Amino acid sequence: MNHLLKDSIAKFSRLISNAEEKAKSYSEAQDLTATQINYLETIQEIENPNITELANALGLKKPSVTVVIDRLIQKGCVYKTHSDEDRRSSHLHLTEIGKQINQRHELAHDYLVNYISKKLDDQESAKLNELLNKIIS
Amino acid sequence: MNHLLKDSIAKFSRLISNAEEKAKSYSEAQDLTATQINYLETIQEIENPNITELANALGLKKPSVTVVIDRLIQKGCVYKTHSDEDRRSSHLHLTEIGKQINQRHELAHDYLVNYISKKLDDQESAKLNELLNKIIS
DNA sequence: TTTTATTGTTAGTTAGAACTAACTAATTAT
DNA sequence: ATAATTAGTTAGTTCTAACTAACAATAAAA
Repeated sequence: MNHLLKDSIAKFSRLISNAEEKAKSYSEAQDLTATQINYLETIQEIENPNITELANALGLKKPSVTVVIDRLIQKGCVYKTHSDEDRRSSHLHLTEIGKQINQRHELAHDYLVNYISKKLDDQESAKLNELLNKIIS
Repeated sequence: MNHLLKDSIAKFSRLISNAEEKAKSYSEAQDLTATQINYLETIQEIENPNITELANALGLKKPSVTVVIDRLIQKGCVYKTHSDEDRRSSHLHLTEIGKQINQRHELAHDYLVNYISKKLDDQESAKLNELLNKIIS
């Protein structure tokens, strides 16, 4: 029983990663590396950090982060605002382009939901939703 | 309804990627880069390719692949065997270490199944399995 | 107020991984 | 038999992204 579930989970997670792979093409069109995309995701996740916070979150040294952020600013994905509390420091924000690139997970999930609703009827989708919620909770 | 499903899928796929993240620590212990792991996965996927086939599968040029494979041989993850049909060519194989590293997806799925079976009872797991199978089919 | 610590940058180094060009050895076609 | 093609390698270049060391500007502690 359990290894049947493992098998379907393996296949399902491959389905998800394929969807993400497909959605990634958009970011590639913007000529971003995997590293740069990871920076964008982290900035969104920890909500407008300064360089120090971002470096800590990524487990990297500050000078490394400074340089990559310069690149992302140059590419129009990120901008800085001066901090009110500390004049040495600035907060990092995503531009609209940066946000759009980050939405690729969302695109992937749209695609998945679409795919699933072709395979399952309404009642089954509702049941799946219920089970997933129970798992996540 | 559908955007509820999207939301639970988003969370579920985050659960999966966290599990994979966790399992990745093993490969990191072996000091492998993301690129190198990707090579190992592709070698397994297309079953003992030669350099040319691997380069095509990865969408890279042959000299690039030669160099990375040298690295992986040096690290004890890959070995070559001479081809019987063509004496210029050799097939790439994973060593036991290489195979183990590739099993990190499997580790992640073990972890997930374990996690899920704590959250769902047997009947619910069976239902989930059924629904996932319907989706995958 | 003077010292110490912190934020972020610049400069310089290193490693990984891609590329092209040029090559050898083996195979296939003429 | 000779020419053309193919498999793989070597050498050399480029880019990204990590690192350390050293610094200026600001803030916090003594």
